[in-house]
Amino acid sequence: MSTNSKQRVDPRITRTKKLFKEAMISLLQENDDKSKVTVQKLANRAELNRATFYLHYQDIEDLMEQMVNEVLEELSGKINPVFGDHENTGTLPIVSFLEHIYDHAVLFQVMLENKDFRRKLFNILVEIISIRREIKKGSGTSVKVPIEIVASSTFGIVTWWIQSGTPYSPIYLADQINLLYRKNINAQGNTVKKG
Amino acid sequence: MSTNSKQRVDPRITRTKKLFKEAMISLLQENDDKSKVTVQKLANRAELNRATFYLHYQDIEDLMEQMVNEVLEELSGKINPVFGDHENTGTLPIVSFLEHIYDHAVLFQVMLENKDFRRKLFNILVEIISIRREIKKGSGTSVKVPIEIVASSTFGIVTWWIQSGTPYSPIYLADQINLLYRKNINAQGNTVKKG
DNA sequence: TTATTAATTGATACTGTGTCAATAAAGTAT
DNA sequence: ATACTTTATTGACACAGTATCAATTAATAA
Repeated sequence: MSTNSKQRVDPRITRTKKLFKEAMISLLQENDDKSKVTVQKLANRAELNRATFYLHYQDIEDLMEQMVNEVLEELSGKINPVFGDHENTGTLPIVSFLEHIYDHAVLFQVMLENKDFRRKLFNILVEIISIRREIKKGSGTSVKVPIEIVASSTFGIVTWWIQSGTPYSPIYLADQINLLYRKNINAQGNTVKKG
Repeated sequence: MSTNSKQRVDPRITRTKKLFKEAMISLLQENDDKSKVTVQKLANRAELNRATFYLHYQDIEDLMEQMVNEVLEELSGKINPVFGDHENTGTLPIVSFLEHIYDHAVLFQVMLENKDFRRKLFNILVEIISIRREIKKGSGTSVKVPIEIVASSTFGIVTWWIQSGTPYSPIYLADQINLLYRKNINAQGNTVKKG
């Protein structure tokens, strides 16, 4: 590689960006007064100067975009390695997906306000489902419903689950989703009901 | 009644409110430059004075709230009368629901940006589904999946359908939704496949 | 220690908010 | 048609937030 992948970054930058991101999450949680997030408020909450914000971000959209990408890259990182070996570990990608969200429930709840986040989360789900369908294709199970229907309905369930404060366990939710699509096995791989 | 339900309203008010609502929809459609809607822009688009806006609305939130309620009251009006006689007409509430959205696709597409609108649309779906379940309860069909799962997955599908520009017909979509929940009849009431 | 880089400060021009009093225009009623 | 009432416009106001400076202070890296 021509560039060092771990260029040392000034710790002040790391600190400042982290503080602004935490401030953003903190402000987004205050849905009570429909708190419009402003650079002023972010700077106050982060206990940094307003001008400092502009040293790192173009505007609030820019900060939000970076946060969205970081959150979803971490999620994808948890899913993708599993694609190859989920037959070994017995953990379905959808379960890894739900477990990661479950472990970062507050973060995902506030991020769901962002349209771009929702779009990208949907795309990750489409990926998970299409890979699953690819595997199932050879196994004789006929696919009846268009993938957009399956993906969007799953997305609806997951969105509801996050917004409701993740009331079910990831395993239970995965089972319910599978039940919905007549996959009569539970998330652990055990047969629930004969077809 | 003590009050006349049709108090005559100054035509200038009707006209002004209509112009502001149209201006709002017009601005919301311009997602290209992430157009933040401002009172300034609304007044320009409506070809009215900025101060006039404040004669009718507290702020932009207030305008949006009124629009959301009007749109969804009209939708509810199309659904509710059907509850009683859908066995006569053969039209399921979910089909009336989808048909109304289909006929006002652009309006619903822009309104979906609003969180309150999404919440209320979801609640209408919950109502439709719970009434349907009430009917099915006596017919021996066992209900396997929690209603929140059914409602949120349906909401996901409908949301996707609206955002994608309503690519399927209401009847086809209703069929797909029913297929998903193992209701083996199509929206016209014909048997599609034996259980 | 000494460059170097980041953060703060105070200033700036700009856009948008929400409200007002005064005036013009449109609708209602006789 | 006239007088009365309500709505809309205009220009002004104080205020809050944006995005960008140049100059200064503080922290980091060599």
